[in-house]
Amino acid sequence: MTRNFSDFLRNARLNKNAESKDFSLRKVAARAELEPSYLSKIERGTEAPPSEDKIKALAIDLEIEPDVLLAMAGKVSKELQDIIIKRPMLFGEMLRELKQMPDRAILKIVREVRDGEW
Amino acid sequence: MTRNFSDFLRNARLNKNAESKDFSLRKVAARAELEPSYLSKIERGTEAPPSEDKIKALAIDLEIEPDVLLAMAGKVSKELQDIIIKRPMLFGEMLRELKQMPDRAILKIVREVRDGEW
DNA sequence: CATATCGTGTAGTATTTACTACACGATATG
DNA sequence: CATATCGTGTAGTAAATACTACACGATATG
Repeated sequence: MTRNFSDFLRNARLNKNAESKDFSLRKVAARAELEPSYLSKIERGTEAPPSEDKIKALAIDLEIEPDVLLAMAGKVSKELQDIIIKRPMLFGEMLRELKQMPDRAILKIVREVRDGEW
Repeated sequence: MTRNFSDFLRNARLNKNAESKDFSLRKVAARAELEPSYLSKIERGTEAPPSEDKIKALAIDLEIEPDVLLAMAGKVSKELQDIIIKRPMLFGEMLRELKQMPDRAILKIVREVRDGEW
């Protein structure tokens, strides 16, 4: 179920380690502040993905988009949740509306908003 | 901290009970399938808000928007989270972009998207 | 070849989440 | 005025979450 997360994490780390050898399990674990044995289990899917903070630390260390790694762990960051929580009707409706839309339509909206076309 | 949630819930129930007297704490608790003493504590802010499922059941019973009641409990429904989790980059970027926008601008976008203007 | 680093196995634990069960005195109802 | 319903107090608990600590044999390094 979290195979996605664990496999992706292990692959990402191994790829980085192939380049610079600064990405042994122990070194990454140390930088993200968790026990090597814990990270080992997480990478093999024996343990559930860690907390949001640890996932973010791992993502930054491995140069992965935090939102993406969190999503693979089945999570949405507290930051994004808080945006919704402030205007639940508005964003609830919007998300349900955009759910079925293709990426490009949503991207267009993001672009329009960013360029101030409204 | 969850004063918002508890007060809102109690008020909503008392208002409904004033009309029809089918909204005693015990009756609402029974319909939402939780112990009266538990709901009592929740309404007084002694206990944290219950699980998503119970909050939704309460919202439906009391005719409150589930997203809104969940938000007051500091939660985002698993349904909405799953929409984000399927396309985390896209919706992450979008939410951060829309965060600072006024309601009316967002509503306009939702309307445009709904009417197929892209 | 000593030692440093590697990934992993076992065995826990503290905290949070999400509740139930039961009993009580107060109030309302028939 | 008996009894039904009310809200609430006390005392738990099962399961999930999020980890740590330590030890081990294998492999790499100087």
